[in-house]
Amino acid sequence: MAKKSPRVTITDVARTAGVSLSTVSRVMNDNPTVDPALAERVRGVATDLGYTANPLARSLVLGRTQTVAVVIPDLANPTFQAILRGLSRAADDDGYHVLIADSAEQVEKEPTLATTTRRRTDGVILCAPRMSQDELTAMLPALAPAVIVNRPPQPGAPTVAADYRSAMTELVAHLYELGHRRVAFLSGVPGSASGAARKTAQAEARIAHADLEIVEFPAGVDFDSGAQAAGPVLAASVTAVLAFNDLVAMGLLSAVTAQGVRVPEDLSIAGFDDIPFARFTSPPLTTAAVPAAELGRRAWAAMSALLSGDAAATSLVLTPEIVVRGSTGPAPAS
Amino acid sequence: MAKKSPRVTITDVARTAGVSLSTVSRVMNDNPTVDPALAERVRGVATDLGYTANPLARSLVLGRTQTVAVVIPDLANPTFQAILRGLSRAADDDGYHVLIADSAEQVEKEPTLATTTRRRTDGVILCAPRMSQDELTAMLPALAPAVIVNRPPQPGAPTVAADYRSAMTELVAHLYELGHRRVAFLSGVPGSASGAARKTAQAEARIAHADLEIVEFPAGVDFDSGAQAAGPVLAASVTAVLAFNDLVAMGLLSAVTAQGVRVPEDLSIAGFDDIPFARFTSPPLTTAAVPAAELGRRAWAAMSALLSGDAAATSLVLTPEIVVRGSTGPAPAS
DNA sequence: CTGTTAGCGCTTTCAG
DNA sequence: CTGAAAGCGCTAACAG
Repeated sequence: MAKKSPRVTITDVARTAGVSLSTVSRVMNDNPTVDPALAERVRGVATDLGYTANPLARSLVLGRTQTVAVVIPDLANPTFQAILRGLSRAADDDGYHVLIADSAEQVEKEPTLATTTRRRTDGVILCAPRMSQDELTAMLPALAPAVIVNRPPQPGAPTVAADYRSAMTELVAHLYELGHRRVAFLSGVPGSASGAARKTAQAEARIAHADLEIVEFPAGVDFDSGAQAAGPVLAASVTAVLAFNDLVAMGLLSAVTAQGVRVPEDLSIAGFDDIPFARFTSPPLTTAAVPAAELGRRAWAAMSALLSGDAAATSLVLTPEIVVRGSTGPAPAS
Repeated sequence: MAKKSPRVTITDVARTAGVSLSTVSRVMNDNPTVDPALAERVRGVATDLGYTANPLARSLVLGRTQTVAVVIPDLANPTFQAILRGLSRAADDDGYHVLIADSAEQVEKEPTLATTTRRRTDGVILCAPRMSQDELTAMLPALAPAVIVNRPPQPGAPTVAADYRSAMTELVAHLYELGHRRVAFLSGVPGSASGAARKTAQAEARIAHADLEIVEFPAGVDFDSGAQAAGPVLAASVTAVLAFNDLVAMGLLSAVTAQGVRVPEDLSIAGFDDIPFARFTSPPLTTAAVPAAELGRRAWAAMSALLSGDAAATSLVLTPEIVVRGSTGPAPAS
């Protein structure tokens, strides 16, 4: 009825029910030390008045907001979207809310975003933070409780990550078995822990196979970066390429195909992540299936544990499965 | 140094600076009525102590949280992801935070999600809400300020939407010109306003063209729904199909292709939305390009206006452009 | 079992 | 220009 809905407070309920604030508070919090009859009456008044406790006021006094923050490097990246989705739904199931902070690939914004969002929440989940190790360890205490996704185990915070290294090892082995000896790697942005893991795997592979050559091309993490890498890659006379991720692979695939290069007959291309659309390119992409939504779920589980206090700072690793599709094939006879 | 970081409060700053709370507060809020020298000293102490005002406490007294909530039907849907991204970045530019609420396609959760998140924020953006009109108008007052995305103009809340109807009109015209006279429509979930708009356009087209037939098949909104519709669609002897969205189109495309049907020679398929990967199917998808990120940006702009009080409840409509790619072609000579 | 009294950390009149 | 005091809406001892 009221034109300017004046929020009904606990005081209103108390007054119209003829009891004290504490009683109403107790009733609303299902405190059993209240006379059932009285409780019922108060509850009645509360619903009549449409009363719900102001979460802000509760948060202030209780010291918890029932909300966590998630810092994401790029909301346009399907993998991060999947992590966010898994996390958000899991948190929701436990009655928690999620505040998102998209740093839009600007590494320098990460620390600020993390700290400012942390202050309005009960904890923060850092997704594939690209900030330096020093920065990270420096700010971690101020963020606690925090959980970190896709970065190496870290003192001071539980970690949830995919094993990019072993997945890359398998991908390289796959190409090697197909006869590829000279392959390109489109390396993604610097500072990425998963990027480092990929390179480690490649270095190991080169040691294991003296006749294997891997030439690195700097490139970004998105479709356009892949497309732009087409020229250099084609000029490098490799028979296969490992793209930083599926987006890059798709960009490359699209660009080389436009130039008449046949995939995989002339050139094999492998992606990484297995984003939802990796199977729909033509040919469909060979890639490493990173269980992103599951990572998100696990990240929440870790945060939830931290929040409940039963927190042995765990460090969980999920292993991606290689999925071989049409974009990789035998090396062309040279 | 402290093991258990005891948050530094305004009182701490006041005490160690030898001034009153109010002075610190004034300084932190750049209130000019403070002696510059004093202000400088206080500021010094504040930084020394690493003080930042507790946003919760401020929110409680100020009555605003600097946060808005976004209710999304499905975080796995690329279109909603894009809306969220556009919105989130725009809000961030204005110093606002975003709380996400993914209803995971459960319409019945929408009202609760909206109301509960609203209480911890300054406003809520409803994304393509599927709840009934009555429910919507009933809860709108309690949500204000609210803005609604992808639903018809609404008293009580500004609206930002894509013109699904005109886009569908163009899509139908495109198919008609190609000679298609019997086409299928995979209709998506009930309750969707954009779905209704699509149907209106089709009804109008049938009136304009007596020889045009559009047969409707109930289907969902995701890839699998499209794939499952393959059987019925193929049995219906149509020459073209209008999918509810790109996801459905891709599912259908994938399934019929697997059965040896050639697209577009045997069957034309049109999607809707122009999600980022619509161009990478083979053949690439003809579709209507809904400017999702822009919708998100505009939604924030509307919310921002509401928040600043200068709010004529506008109703903005963006018109999708048809993009013709390889998945549609001339109707096969029968 | 219920009411009174302090705060949570901050902003804001209202006096000086 | 600065401080004292009230209060945002709620919870949690602490008394009855």
